[in-house]
Amino acid sequence: MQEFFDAGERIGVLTTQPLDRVLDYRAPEGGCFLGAFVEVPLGPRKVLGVVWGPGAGDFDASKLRAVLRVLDAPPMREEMRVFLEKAGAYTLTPMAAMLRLATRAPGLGDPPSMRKVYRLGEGEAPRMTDARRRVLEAAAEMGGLSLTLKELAEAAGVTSSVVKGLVKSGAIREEESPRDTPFPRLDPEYGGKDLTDDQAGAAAVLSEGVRSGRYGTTLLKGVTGSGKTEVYLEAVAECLRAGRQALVLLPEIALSGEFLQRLEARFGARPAEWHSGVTMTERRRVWRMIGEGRAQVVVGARSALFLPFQNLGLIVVDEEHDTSYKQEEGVLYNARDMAVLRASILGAQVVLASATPSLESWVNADLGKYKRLVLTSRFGPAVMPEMKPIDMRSQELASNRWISPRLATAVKQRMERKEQALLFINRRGYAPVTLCRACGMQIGCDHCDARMVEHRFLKRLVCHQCGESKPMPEVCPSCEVEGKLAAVGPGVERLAEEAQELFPDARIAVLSSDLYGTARELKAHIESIAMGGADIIIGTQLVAKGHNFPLLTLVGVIDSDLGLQGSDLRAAERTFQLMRQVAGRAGRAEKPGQALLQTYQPEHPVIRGILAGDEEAFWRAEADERRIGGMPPFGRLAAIILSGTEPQELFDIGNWLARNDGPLRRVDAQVYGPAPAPIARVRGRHRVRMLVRGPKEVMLQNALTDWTRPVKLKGETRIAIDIDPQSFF
DNA sequence: AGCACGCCGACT
DNA sequence: GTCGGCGTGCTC
Repeated sequence: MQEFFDAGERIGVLTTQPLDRVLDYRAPEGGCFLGAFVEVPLGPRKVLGVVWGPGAGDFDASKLRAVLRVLDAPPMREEMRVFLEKAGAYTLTPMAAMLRLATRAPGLGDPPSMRKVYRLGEGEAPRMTDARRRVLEAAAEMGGLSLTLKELAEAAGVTSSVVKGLVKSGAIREEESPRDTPFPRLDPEYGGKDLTDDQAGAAAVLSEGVRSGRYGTTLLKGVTGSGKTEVYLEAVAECLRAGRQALVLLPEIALSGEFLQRLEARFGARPAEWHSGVTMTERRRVWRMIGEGRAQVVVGARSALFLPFQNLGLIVVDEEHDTSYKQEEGVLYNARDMAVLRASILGAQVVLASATPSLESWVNADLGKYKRLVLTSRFGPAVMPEMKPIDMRSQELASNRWISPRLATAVKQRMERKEQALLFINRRGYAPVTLCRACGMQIGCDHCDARMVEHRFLKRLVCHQCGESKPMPEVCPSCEVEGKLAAVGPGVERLAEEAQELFPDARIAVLSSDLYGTARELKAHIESIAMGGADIIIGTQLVAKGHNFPLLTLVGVIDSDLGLQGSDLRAAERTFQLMRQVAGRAGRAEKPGQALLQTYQPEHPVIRGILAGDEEAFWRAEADERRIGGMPPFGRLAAIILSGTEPQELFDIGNWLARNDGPLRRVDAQVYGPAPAPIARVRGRHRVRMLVRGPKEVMLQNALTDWTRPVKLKGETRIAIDIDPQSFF
């Protein structure tokens, strides 16, 4: 493939505008490289694009326009272009949208931004004061290194005007320097920990893979506290030694300062971060430095997968089973699968780490597609907690009470022993339903087909679907009768209330994602709780995400049955993972732990699987069920989501598709639906779903494209195709 | 995505 | 007469 195009040559440019094809342009003055980031004219506008190849030549040469300028960034590598094309073809996403994922950095086209920095100069200060001396000392300590005005003033303990004064006399030199500074080098030999034999063995296997310089995926399974992180950080270290870059993907919510501190402790400096909380200036710096190879390790959320790495050697997908890896809006992709795709293209290693792997990964390991490493032993004497069911059918419980006498007794014991207890309920807010006892109406969201959830801390009703909220009404919005609104069912807030009544002396802490403004606040709160700042922790699934509570010895799961019912085939798997993780919180230090699962269905296979701790048996049973049903990973699924303002129109399109399913039948795929989506209306838009299931052997993409092509959409109506949907209905 | 063009109904 | 609704087509 030609790598460079001379000025005036016809080239193909992919733009971020939603035109689903590559447009021809003339190469600019001075020519351009294949993959170059460019600005091109499109109609009256200037748009961002990437030189995708030679021009197709089917456009009138006299109408060709020239590339306006080549941006100051290393060209997109071939590996990345191939990745975007394959990922786009797999997820049926237009290339323009794929390119947008890969250019999500502000100020891409801007020249390098500069700022003023200060260091020791040649001149002498006319009058040496105490404050001036401190500044010169601080500057001298930095050697030749420069600091910003604020940094230098802070280091010297003076105000910035003192520094400014020294600049005038030349004692301090002021210079321009690029704002986007390289990340500090990470040292693979800095803070290696002693590993157990088990861990060292696993680390050696991963390191071997990294050294091979070839593609490979390894499932790293280990219970909470088995040292998974230490093990895969050895692979990161090996990657650094090989001079290649590494990416650690985490579910957004698990991106904590605690994790970054662990990396700093291991490598002597902080890696680059990439997630929704990163500021625009920092984003720009990370994007550029990664592209220049001056950031070695990135810790990020799923979108970090689209960063312009120059030499990526390893991708770690931590908590690989986490459902938040699946992007559910806009471009629908699963970051875990896309990580494997990108790595396979560039010859890199993937580590999928989890205590409770997804069934897909488990099966892939079974089939030999992935290597499998299992860490069995935990640090120190702690083991997986003892797990027992509480059969709720035999427990006396007053109405609007959810803590059974048996669980209450167990909590009391922990309090007497000065240990912590965790009560887990996966529902935010006070009560999931607000009902009028006069007319029977349930308060719903005006824009969604979802019930509004009372949040008593906020004194508001909140829609968990669209985020809309309104003050808690005094009278029923329907029949206008006063004082008849009743809270039905438990949420974390209500459980906290009940716990406070049962244990008046207990210090109770509630952990729910909606109670904290910032990640920093949340982290500080969790830390103070972990240090013993509470006797009883009431939490949603937030607590399952990898935080350490050394004093915690009891986990009570309030409603183990939630999520078992319904037609979602992944419900069992998800319940299993969540319960195991929550239970895994108990007894992580020296003290043995216990987990009590309140359930009305102690005989349910999932509950029994959790209790028996026999994961292999659980996975095998789940896998068998999926195999029989032709469900993933033994079959292929795609969901079609029709959305728009007129439900009837959506059903008409759906029914037409269901009748005209020739393209699907040709690949032995079946279509189910149309049916209203689980939440049939979101933000005022109606949604209708269809499901397509096909055999493993054929890709569904082409059939889906042929099948939906005849549909002509008008107005606000949209059709989205979700390959490998998370929720089956 | 934007933006222009163009074809119909409801007003100054 | 003309203002403006949005359906259709184009952007190299």
